[in-house]
Amino acid sequence: MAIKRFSKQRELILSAVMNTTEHPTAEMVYTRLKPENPALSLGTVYRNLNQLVAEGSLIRLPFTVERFDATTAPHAHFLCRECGKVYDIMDICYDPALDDKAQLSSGHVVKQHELFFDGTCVNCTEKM
Amino acid sequence: MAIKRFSKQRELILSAVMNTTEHPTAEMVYTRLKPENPALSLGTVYRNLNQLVAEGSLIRLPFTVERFDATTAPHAHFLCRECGKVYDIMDICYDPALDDKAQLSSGHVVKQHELFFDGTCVNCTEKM
DNA sequence: TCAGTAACAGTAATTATTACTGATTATAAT
DNA sequence: ATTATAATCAGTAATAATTACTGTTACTGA
Ligand SMILES: [Mn+2]
Ligand SMILES: [Mn+2]
Ligand SMILES: [Zn+2]
Ligand SMILES: [Zn+2]
Repeated sequence: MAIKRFSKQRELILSAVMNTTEHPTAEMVYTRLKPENPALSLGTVYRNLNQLVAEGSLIRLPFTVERFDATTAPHAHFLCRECGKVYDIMDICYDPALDDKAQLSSGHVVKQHELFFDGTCVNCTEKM
Repeated sequence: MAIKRFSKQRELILSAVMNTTEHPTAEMVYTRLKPENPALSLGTVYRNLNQLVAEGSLIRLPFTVERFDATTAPHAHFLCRECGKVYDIMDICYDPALDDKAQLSSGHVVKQHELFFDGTCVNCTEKM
């Protein structure tokens, strides 16, 4: 529904997610943008992140606190249990055969999958 | 730390998760048990679910609302975007080679991974 | 130029989860 | 058995994440 108008804030929010690799939360986006955009509201960040996901410009990563990603092509992720950082795993390419296999064996209509690794990241490993 | 004592409530909560396939949230466990255990408190459910995860009797699935699973061996899951139900995908077996590959290419210490499918479940498909 | 409405900032409300508090109760040593 | 200790409880308050509401601002198209 609802025709979408241009919005300075939405542009800001989208580019903030596009210009980082940290898979930010709504709060992180807000904190990043607030100093240079003092009028920006946290509600606006949430609202626009949801719109950007709805239109396909971002994806939503279902960690227990939601994170957002401007790399909309399917790819794997790694969560460091020590520091909480989220990294892309680029060298494991998306395998559509898994979706077919899951669909065949379960009977559900499988649209896609996400692959989440976890452990301890390089940074945290060095600090030990 | 703290020595663990027997607790009727913890037994209840563990068996509730063990006797269902629905990967319940804390709230679902509470709602299920409350009628026959009117004195049960929601805080008790949260506290014991966390303990049971800590001791390895349950696993925690990091959806945006946390879910719990008594099948602690690694296995894949399917989320229906229509009805929100979570199903096990049993016929895609856990592939430890993926962890090795991710670790080699990223440099992170990879402990494990989770594979989340999503789409529309059989039940919801039939209703269309 | 102005009526209609998308989007905004600010704030209230809702949900999910954890922390606190004083009362119970499992356990183990008397 | 009695009692001492502290784990656990129920109930509730607090915190954190997210969404909804409200009055105002600012595009847009007739
Ligand atoms: Mn990513
Ligand atoms: Mn499962
Ligand atoms: Zn780390
Ligand atoms: Zn369904």
